[in-house]
Amino acid sequence: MTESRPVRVRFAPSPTGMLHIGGARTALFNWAYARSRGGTFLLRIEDTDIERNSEESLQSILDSMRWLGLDWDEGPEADGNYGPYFQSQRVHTYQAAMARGVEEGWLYRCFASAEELEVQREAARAAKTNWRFDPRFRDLSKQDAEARHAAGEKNVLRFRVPEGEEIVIKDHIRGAVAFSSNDMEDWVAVRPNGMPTYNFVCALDDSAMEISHVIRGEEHLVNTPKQVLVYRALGLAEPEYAHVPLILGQDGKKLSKRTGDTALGDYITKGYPVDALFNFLCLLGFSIDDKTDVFTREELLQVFDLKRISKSGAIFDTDKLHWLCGDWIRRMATPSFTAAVLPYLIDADLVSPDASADAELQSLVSVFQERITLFSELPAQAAGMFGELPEYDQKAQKALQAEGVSSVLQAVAKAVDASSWPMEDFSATVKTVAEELGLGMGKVMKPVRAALTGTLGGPELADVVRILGKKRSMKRLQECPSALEDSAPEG
RNA sequence: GGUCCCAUCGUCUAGUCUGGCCUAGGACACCAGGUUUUCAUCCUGGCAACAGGGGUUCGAAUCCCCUUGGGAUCACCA
Repeated sequence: MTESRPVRVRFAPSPTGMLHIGGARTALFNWAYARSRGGTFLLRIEDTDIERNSEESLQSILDSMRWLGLDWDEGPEADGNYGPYFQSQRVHTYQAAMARGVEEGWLYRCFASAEELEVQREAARAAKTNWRFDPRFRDLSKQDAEARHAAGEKNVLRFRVPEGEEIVIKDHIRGAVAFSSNDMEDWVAVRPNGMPTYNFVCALDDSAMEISHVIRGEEHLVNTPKQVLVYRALGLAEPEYAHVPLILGQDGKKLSKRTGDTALGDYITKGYPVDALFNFLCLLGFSIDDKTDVFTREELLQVFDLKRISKSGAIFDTDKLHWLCGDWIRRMATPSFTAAVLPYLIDADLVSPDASADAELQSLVSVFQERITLFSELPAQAAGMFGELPEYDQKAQKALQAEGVSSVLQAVAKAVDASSWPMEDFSATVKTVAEELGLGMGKVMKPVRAALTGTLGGPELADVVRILGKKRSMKRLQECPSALEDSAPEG
């Protein structure tokens, strides 16, 4: 296990959709490994599926990576010495290996149609046995094969999987995993149009880019022996492997769109704090020790180790994610919290589009900081603090209709009017009023809160009054529906 | 069905490699109290797991075997 190769890891997405949560975590582990070992993290775009590629997907993947703070040293928009980093631009680099494979015989031409092979596969499965290959072409002489190929007969290049070979993969997470070549099929390495397939190209690229550690999802574990065979055929140095467990949905199956949001982008637009999501992704299949579950990316890099990635799949637990979000929000400094929340306030038309996270807004917003889980929740919570009069919800309306509320509100308004500003102790002022009226605090506070905020929950009233200011506070006390004594009965 | 992977509280996990310190620890969720004029926060306490069966051993969550259960994969997609 004396690995002297410099650490070079890669994340290799295909631009066929948004960045998946699972992909994001894989990228994160790669990044963390590189950053914690002084290695290089590179991005390789696997865009050989021309039909499904899109520039839009590429950009959204890059954006998601940046949002998560996973910066890459080589890749799109970051040149390195191992480019190009788009597989579509690397096609010419595969020619030599393909030619060599045909020459040496570990690639052979297969003239069977995809349809007829599908029939064979089906038959094999029905017979509860494993399909390996159609023997007709495996042993065709090279001369015959080349002749038919030259004559224009459509064919693919299959990898001639050797007989009776043990392929042992040393995986940093799973230990030694053994496969027998006798169970493997002669897989297609090159399509009729000359384009090589994933397993072939992946090995070629990883080798050309001198990838030292392949850290990827567990679903690739069964692909690995095929790739290992390519390294062996070409006499290339194999990378080390680490197959990380899958992220599962509530149903215990691989996280899919059916089980919830699977695109990182969805979490971004919904106002999840980055640090919380980053933290949470780490917690899925990784642990620092027996106690720590809240940590920063710097703290992660201090201790990151592939050995601490667990073997079993992890169910995506939104409860814990939300708890982490709230926790991270509470840890934020007020200015950055305000800045994070500002776009949502603008969106909700509570502040003007050119508003800034100034001191006034900060003091308003800060009283909600410990009461929200997502940035996007702020507008709904804080709406009552904007404008002259709030909207009164059902419970508030009911509270305002209770007996004697009108006189209570007038008395409080009077007391507020009489006090100095800013008020030293709103609570004490209200208490005095309550005593004068011979009422309990609750009886007074409830309608006052309803009048002031339009709802029965929320921040401390002293904060509310301070933020609203004397004028608006009094206006709300004096002009709420019941204070005007003309509110219609509950409908 | 073939191949491969996995198996500790409902969930994420520590402990497994290097058996004893484990009457199995932490966190989320849940329940009960407390703080708070309300809600939230916060604090305290509680509930709750080694899948089953065989071995090995003085001793097993930890090592071995079997069973069971779950998952991944089986494309001329990546």
